[in-house]
Amino acid sequence: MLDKDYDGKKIEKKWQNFWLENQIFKFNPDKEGEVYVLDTPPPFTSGSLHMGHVMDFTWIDFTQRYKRMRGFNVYCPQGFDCHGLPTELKVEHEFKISKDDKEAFIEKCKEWTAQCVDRMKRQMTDIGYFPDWSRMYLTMKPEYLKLIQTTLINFYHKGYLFREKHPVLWCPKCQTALAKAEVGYEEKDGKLYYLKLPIEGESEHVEIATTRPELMPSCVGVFFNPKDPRYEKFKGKSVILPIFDRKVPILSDEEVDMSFGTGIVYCCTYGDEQDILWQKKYDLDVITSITEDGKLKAGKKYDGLPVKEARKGIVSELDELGLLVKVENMKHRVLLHVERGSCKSPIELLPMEQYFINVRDFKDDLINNGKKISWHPGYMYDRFYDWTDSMDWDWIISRQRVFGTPIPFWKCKDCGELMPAKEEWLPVDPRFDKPKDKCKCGSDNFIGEVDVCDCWVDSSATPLAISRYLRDDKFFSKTYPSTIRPQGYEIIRTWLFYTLFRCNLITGVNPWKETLIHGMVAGPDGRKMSKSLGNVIEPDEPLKKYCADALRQWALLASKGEDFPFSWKEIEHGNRFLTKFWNVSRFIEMNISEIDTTKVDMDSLTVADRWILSKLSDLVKLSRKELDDYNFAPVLKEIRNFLWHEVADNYIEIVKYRLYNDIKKEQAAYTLKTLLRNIIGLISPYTPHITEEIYNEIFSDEGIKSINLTTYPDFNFYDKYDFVKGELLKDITVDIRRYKSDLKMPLNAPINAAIVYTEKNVDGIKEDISKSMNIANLEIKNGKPNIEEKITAVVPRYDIIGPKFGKDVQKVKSLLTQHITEIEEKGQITLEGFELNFDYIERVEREFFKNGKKVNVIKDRDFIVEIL
RNA sequence: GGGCCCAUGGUCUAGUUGGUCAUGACGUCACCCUCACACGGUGGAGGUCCUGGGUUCGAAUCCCAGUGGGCCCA
Repeated sequence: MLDKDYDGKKIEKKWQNFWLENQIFKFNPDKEGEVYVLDTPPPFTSGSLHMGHVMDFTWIDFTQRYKRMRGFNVYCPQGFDCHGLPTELKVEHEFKISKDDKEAFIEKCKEWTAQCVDRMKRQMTDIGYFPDWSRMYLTMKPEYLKLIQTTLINFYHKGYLFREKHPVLWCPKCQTALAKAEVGYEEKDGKLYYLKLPIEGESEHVEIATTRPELMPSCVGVFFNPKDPRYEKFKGKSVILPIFDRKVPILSDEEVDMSFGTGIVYCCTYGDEQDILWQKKYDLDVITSITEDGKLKAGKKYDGLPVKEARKGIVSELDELGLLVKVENMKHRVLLHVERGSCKSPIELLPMEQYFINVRDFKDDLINNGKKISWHPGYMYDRFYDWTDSMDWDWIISRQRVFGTPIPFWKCKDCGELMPAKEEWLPVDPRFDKPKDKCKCGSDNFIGEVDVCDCWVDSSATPLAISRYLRDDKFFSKTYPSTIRPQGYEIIRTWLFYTLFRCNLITGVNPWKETLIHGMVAGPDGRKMSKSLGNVIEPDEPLKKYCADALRQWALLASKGEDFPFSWKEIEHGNRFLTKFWNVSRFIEMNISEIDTTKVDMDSLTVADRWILSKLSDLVKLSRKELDDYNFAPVLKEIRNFLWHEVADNYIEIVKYRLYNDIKKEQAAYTLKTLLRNIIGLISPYTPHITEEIYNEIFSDEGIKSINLTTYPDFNFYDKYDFVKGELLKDITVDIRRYKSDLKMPLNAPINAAIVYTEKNVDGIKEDISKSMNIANLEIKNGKPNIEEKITAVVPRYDIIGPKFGKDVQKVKSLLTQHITEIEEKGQITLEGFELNFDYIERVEREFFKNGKKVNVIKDRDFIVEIL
């Protein structure tokens, strides 16, 4: 027998251990059933999960369990993204290991990461997320490094990967190049400086406006708009830069915004992306004046000063020279390093030798391939399209960090040629390993590449990694492409984009058939969950206070693609549902345990039994349909509603007298058992722990050790006559309850006598009404009561008369109202050319009187109850 | 400046192809400890579905404009 009280935490631990020990979720490639592969996001190994992860993995776990129950051979491996700046910072600052001792540094990073993985695995287990742990992958493992390096070498030979001096987004604080996806604009208070630049050979000046006067030593051109009549006269002339004393041409270009500042700007190496375009278009000099650590390198006395101080110095010197016109306060957007571990430092554009992967040339292919994916929700494709279509930079993959996938190249010290690793050498670390061949020039004097890969290079190969690409062809052909990519929308431009791009280039096939995108978790206050807003909730808190099955319900109530606030109330409600679910199950168990339900014949069931089973059948159909489209929330609500209200409040209340008095008891027991068995099946992917407990307690005779290995309910029974009668039965009982409530009577208060008048067929529900409502003498009469009625409103079926009568709807409505009595008698009449049918009536609202007084009567669409 | 999304009772939220007393949760009020459950049950109050136009017999739903918010990007 189930315990008297529901204790989520206790049963959850028990079943989590059971699932692990019995390897319930282990993938067997040889098992029958269509393979269903989930390419799940490898979280960065920060050491702890946040609410976004809970959302992520609960959705994944749901899908994983649901699809298995639907007969798929599910493969759901989980990996971890190990390489990241936060780990390096931890090892450097907390463990005090210098980056210069690369071997020791990397060792410590690995050790720390392994600990983080353990902690995160435990947290995933705590929320009931059960991937196939036997196939876990870590991006820092040799086999993963080998996969990544293999694809890089492959790209190199195909000409997609190249090394080039190119302006890159550079974070001076982290001292590394960054991809566009790692930076973002932020609105900041700044100053706009108006400066005078003397024109060569003239006493006149050009007045420019700039937010970055310290870049003057890098100035290579001065631009105005050709449509700007004010500056036509300067065309072809040059300015002499003050302080730095260099000649710079004055040019015109349409891209200059005439309304910004004075309408003249200068172009530096590099102030912004526009400067890069101008530098190329007009073949201007490249003069870098910012160092990799964000200091000025410009000759003169400003060398070695941080950018901010150099700016101050240069501005004051210009002021002394009388060349500073004015300074205005302004809001402007500053490029910052905002991605993971974000240091939020301003980004510089510096020309540097880096590794790139050509993305621009594949833009159109990518857009087409994106179109072939089935997106849930569909509009997420638009986000992908937007990002891809605006792609005008290549993907810079090198990072100046230590703990990462090594870039498998050496450079020949003698001839400068780039030497890629041979495939059979992989994995290699050129920082420690030497190439096994000589250079083409005969030299064996190499410099190993010290840079490592961007972490998205690692993670954008997950569909290849999980399908054992190049390691097991049979396994690969079975598990690639993945069926689905579940993720949040914030990494469409990174993880999704790069994976789609790279896997297509390598295999010629999309890495997945579908994507399922969820929104972001907001704090309880509806604002983005973030430390600075102080509204962060750690997953451990709700797990401690309630349990995983309660937390999971919250996550599964989010709509696809929509942001969703964390809500204590929702989790509390989920927990209450679990308690109710438990008690209902206990009640059913108590009442069926000694009854043999196997011999019950469907034909012997009562109206109430057949009614609730028909409703169950509807619920099963709805669940399958919606869940196949990944609409988790509405199904959960329907199942909860069905169990809580239809089964517990209505059906159980109606059959209690049968169970207690042995009236058609076997049939009631059979029905209850069928209901429970199907409900635990339907809801199992949402709340797997409680259902596993109930299943093993009550249905162990099925001989299957886990509900996760049973098939998803496909119960199909529908009796439309008993369904209608059952609804009538329910409506009558609900109305009698309301009557009692209105008179402030206890619900179980006896009623001496009542008469139900109805024209509907009510065979087989009378006793259910009288017994469940405690009515001593109940009569059911076919027809109307002998009392006066006044029709107050006639509401037509607009969904029928709308399409049928179009513009005449209002006319028809008033005819229906005026002639309702006649229509009720005859069923159908024709008036003024309009056919008026009883089927056009939604409902008729009436009031009832006896001797001119309103009486104790309950009225509804199909019946009237007179309480005597 | 561009793209996408959102705006529904005090708070949060559902509403897939337009069909007329708008869903649910929390809160609130009243009543009920009815032998599974007071972490329960029953009933009530509470809404100009952001604003203004339009299409339609009919709009929370479709179209246009505006306002406010979120995200992504220039």
